Amino acid sequence: MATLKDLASSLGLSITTVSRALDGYSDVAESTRSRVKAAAEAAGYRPNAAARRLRKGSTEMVTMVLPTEPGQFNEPLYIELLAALGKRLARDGYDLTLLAAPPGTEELKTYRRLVEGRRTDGLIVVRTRRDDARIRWLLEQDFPFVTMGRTDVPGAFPFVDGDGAAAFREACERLLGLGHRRVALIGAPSAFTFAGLRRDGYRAAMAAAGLPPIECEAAADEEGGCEAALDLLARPDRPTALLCATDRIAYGALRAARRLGLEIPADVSVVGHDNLPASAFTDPPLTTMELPIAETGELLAEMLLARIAGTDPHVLQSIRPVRFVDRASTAPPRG
Amino acid sequence: MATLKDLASSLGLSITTVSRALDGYSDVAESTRSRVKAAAEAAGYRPNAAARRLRKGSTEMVTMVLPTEPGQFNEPLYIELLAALGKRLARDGYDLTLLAAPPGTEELKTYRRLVEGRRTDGLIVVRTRRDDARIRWLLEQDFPFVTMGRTDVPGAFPFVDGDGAAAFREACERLLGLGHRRVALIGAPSAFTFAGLRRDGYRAAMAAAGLPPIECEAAADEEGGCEAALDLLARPDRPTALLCATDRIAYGALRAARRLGLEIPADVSVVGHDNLPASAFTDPPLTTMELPIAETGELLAEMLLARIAGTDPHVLQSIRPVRFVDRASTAPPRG
DNA sequence: GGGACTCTCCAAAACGTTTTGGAAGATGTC
DNA sequence: GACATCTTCCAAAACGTTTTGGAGAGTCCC
Repeated sequence: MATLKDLASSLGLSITTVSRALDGYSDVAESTRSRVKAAAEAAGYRPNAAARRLRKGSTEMVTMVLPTEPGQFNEPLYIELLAALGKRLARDGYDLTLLAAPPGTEELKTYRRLVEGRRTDGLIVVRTRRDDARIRWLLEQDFPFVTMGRTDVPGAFPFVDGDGAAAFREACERLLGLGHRRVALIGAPSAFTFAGLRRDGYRAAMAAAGLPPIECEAAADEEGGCEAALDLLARPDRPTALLCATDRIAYGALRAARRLGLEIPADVSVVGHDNLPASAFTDPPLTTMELPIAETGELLAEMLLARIAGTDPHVLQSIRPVRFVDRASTAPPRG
Repeated sequence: MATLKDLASSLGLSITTVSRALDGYSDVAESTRSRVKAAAEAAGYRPNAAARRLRKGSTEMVTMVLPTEPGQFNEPLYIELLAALGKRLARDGYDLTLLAAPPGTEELKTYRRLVEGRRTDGLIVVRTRRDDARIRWLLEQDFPFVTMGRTDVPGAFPFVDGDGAAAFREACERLLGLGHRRVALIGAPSAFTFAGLRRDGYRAAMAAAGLPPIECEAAADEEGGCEAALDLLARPDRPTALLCATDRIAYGALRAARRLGLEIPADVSVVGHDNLPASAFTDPPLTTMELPIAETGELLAEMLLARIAGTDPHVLQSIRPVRFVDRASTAPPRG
């Protein structure tokens, strides 16, 4: 491909001038600039990314490490998040790179490689935990990153998170408002921050109504949800509503209820969280809630760009309201 | 971070020797090599990616352009594909970068930027069309790429594809074997290669049984499937089985059947293709088939690496058998 | 003891860009 | 005409790596 040198020699100018003309510096005559621009256009000139990166010391890319449990399904949410992130980052000339790593030490090694090898300008950390080794390490390195979800790790960094506590409080209140009294929570593993927040919201609503909480914790997938729901629904005081920490847990709960011959929503109401694409097509369609994901991705991208540019992380933190999606898996309890 | 120069001066060696010691060249004494390696380890040395890329002229990255229709759901399949690709590419020191682009001219512009700016060493093209402008252009540029899915564009390039024709032939035969006679196909838009292949398989099976095909074409999502199924199921000679080009079409078909008060599978059997995560949790669980996606991603990655290394594309083409997943949405027709 | 090898090592060039620190010429001021 | 000030341009350095084309020292063989 054409380089600056080619352009310079064909125009009878120096490399410096060509470079500065294209970059919009004021110390090049307007007539020269237009000549240069025309020549660059004609030659199809594109600056060599590696050269510019080497010189400028920045990579113009941002990375998301995708947690991939072997054999487990991966959240479809991430695709939409990636699309939104990529679109916003492109506007600022950044590329989005993706690395897959199984959670644990392997994941940490991936972060080290990225940060120490200066392979990226910033990171997007997802699936945050209350005690998150990735975040601790990144804070230590003072490396720019943004998280989707909060954590208990002390320190200032940008994040976007849904207001899970408020959402689950309101979701529970809605069920109580329908007349339910025995509302159970199927929580996600408490190592994840979001699990605790949602549980707290649920507890607050139950406490405010003077009702005892009915809780259990499940693996955050269909299998876990199914097991937990089978257990809950077999209790003597069978819950009439199941509030599930995630949609995938709710899918499992739907299956468990059907397996027990229960009608949904007549015998038991089910509520999820995430509004996965499939949730509109379960039977019955799942009542759920969502953090608008395209918006979240855009916000994450903007925060990361700002953080890279040096903005104080304290102003780059946003807890977003969760939107309710009413469908057919909830109703007043029978009788 | 530590650079080669730092290491060299602290060891009293030249940059050349340090570089060659780390790269495993034979012209450095074993004792020197171990000294260098120890020092590199201690200093946490990582080669600067931009510098090495500039020098070697390759980017050590591979890119997938993610087609993102605005407002439309994105196939959850891609997440698993990305995970598999990333894992395999990492083994060869390649990074996987992801760019989101809406299909059409915007997408082509993205490809131009990538290829002309030498921003990537190879591309993974998905969602192939029978006449695919991206593939035509890439072939013209003689740029390394691999596709998931075939196309009618002439020319040699690596691809992986499921044997959709054989799969749909067999799927149809299975339904016929259950006693169905009026098996209908809900196809995907014929611009996509896979749609034609699956349709051909279906037609072959029906022809072999001496039965007239019942076909329609739907948008490849739940909405399209629902509309098409509503139309088919309202016909006087109502089909007793719906063979759907994709799982998402099948979800729509399930919904349509329920809306018409039909029982699945007693009144109508439904079959999909893709085995999306949600398909095990529809009601009833969907009979479908799949191209094992982790395996496919790994194969795609290997082919692309081989193509970049100069292997003849003719030997890098694979049509994989499709695996059947029998669930509860199929049964013999009533009566 | 001289030539041919082998074993280690290294100086310097190259990749293509951005940026520094002027320089040459034109213009304005007194 | 001397001096300062703009305007426009450029040579050279720098980023950190890989690779080329040797050089020097030791060993072996005759």
